[in-house]
Formats: sequence, C-alpha cells, structure tokens
Amino acid sequence: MLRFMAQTDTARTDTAEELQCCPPLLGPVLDDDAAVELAATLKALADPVRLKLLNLIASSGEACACDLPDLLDRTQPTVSHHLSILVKAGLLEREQRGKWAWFQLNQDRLESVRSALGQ
Amino acid sequence: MLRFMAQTDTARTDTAEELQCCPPLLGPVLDDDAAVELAATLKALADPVRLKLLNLIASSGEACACDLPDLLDRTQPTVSHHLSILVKAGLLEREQRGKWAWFQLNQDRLESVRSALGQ
DNA sequence: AACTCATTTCGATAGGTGTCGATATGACTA
DNA sequence: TAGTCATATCGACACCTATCGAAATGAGTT
Repeated sequence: MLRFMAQTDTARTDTAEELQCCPPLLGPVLDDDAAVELAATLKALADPVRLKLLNLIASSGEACACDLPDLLDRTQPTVSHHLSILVKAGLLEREQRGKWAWFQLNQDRLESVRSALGQ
Repeated sequence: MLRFMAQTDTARTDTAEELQCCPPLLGPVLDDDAAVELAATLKALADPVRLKLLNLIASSGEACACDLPDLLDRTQPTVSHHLSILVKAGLLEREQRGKWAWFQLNQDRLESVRSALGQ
C-alpha cells in the first residue's frame, strides 16, 4: 500500500538541462536539437506503465518504490527500470530514506513539457 | 518550399475516439485503458521528425506533403510514414487537393493532450 | 563481519520502430 | 487509353525497448 506523508518540498535543484528543455512546439522554428530534446522527454512519458507511475506518485504526493510492483502488476526489476527512465528524464525525483527509495513528481518539469505543447 | 494559403477551417469532425482521449494524468485515478490511450498519443508525438512536421505545419497553417521531404531531409516514404502516424493519432488532418496531399494541425487534439498533462 | 532485505544491474528474448530502395496505387493530363 | 507525377505500401535492415529471472549492489541490523 501507498504511504501518505507530508510533502517535503525540497529546495528545487533545477539542472541546466531542465532549464533549456522543451521550446514551444507551436513557435516559429523548432531546430533539430530542440526537437530531439523534446522528443526524448515525450518518449519517457509515452508508456502506460510510466504514466500510471506518475499518476500514482502525483496523487499520493510521493511513493515508496517498495509498493509499486504490486500496484502496477509488474516485477520489481521492471518497475525499477521505468522509475530510472523517469528520473533520467527529470520527471521524477528520487530520495533514499533508509533502505527505501521514495519518489516525487517534478512538477516544474512536467509543466515545461506541457507548455511546449501549447500556446 | 511551403505554400501559404488561407486556412480552410473545415467543420470540426471530432471522432468519438477524440472525445474520450486523454484523461488527466494528475487526476485521482488513471485506469489501464486510459493509460494505454494517452501513451499511444504521446508516442506519436515522441519523435523528432514528427515534432518538426507538426511545427512546420503549425507555423505555416498547412503544408503540402510534396515539400516536406526536402524540409526534413528524409526520403518521401519516410515522411509519408510519419505523416500517417500523426493522422492516425488524430494530430493531423489530411486533405487531398488534386494530386497533392495537404495537412493541417488538429489543434483540439493537441490541446487535449496538453491538458492531460496539467491541471 | 555476517545477515537481511530493498533496489539496481545483467543477460536474454520477443516485439516494436525509423529508415531506405523498390514497387504499387491513385489522380490528373494529353 | 497511355503517360506523368504525387503519395502510399512493401520488404528488409539495424536499432531500440519492455519484460523477466538471476545475480550484484547497497543500506541497515545483529
């Protein structure tokens, strides 16, 4: 089961990569590098298991990796694989607490993808 | 070169599929079917060539398929492949004019993906 | 140091995907 | 009815990816 805890709201650690992420799709020009960058982030989103992961983590505020295999009906290595893809894409933040790994949504990152798709 | 023409703004032909597309990622529950559906649309977006296609078509209002291979530096079969993926995903609308195929952005569809990613 | 348990990494496999050249289809033209 | 040209489909290839079981790593405990 998911544990519900106070959101720790850690200091934002925006990477340089995150800041230059996701120029607007509907803008005048989308150069090759920008297209590759945005496509990479969208690719991280474009999987049902990863969408469910984000949805679960978002709706609980945070989640322990230990609970996720059962919730997603996938093996633990498979869930770990998907989590690592989301972390690498900057969509999740990972925090070690004792022997458990906890994950939170990086809302800024998701918002920057979202705004790349609209006006 | 891209041709610039008056936007024909055809009557919206929203499919049933489009209407039930893209429930909110940040909502309370994302069931399996919804996750698969949203992932499929995101997958159509998650390619640099297709992003550049959408960007080109959006910024010109519409585009003739005949111009796109040169603009994207891809062969005609490859561009045709990507266009068909975008049309199947509902992100582009295709219109035959004489021997040429013209494409427009389905802005509603893109907006529904966008809103699935945010509040 | 040895043990336990959570998580990651490894190796393998089945299936998906971007790309192209070649060919087929489809729409106009003579 | 041919002929021409735009577009789609086919077949093949290299590469990527989701998944799992097995093994390695890492953190805390005794």
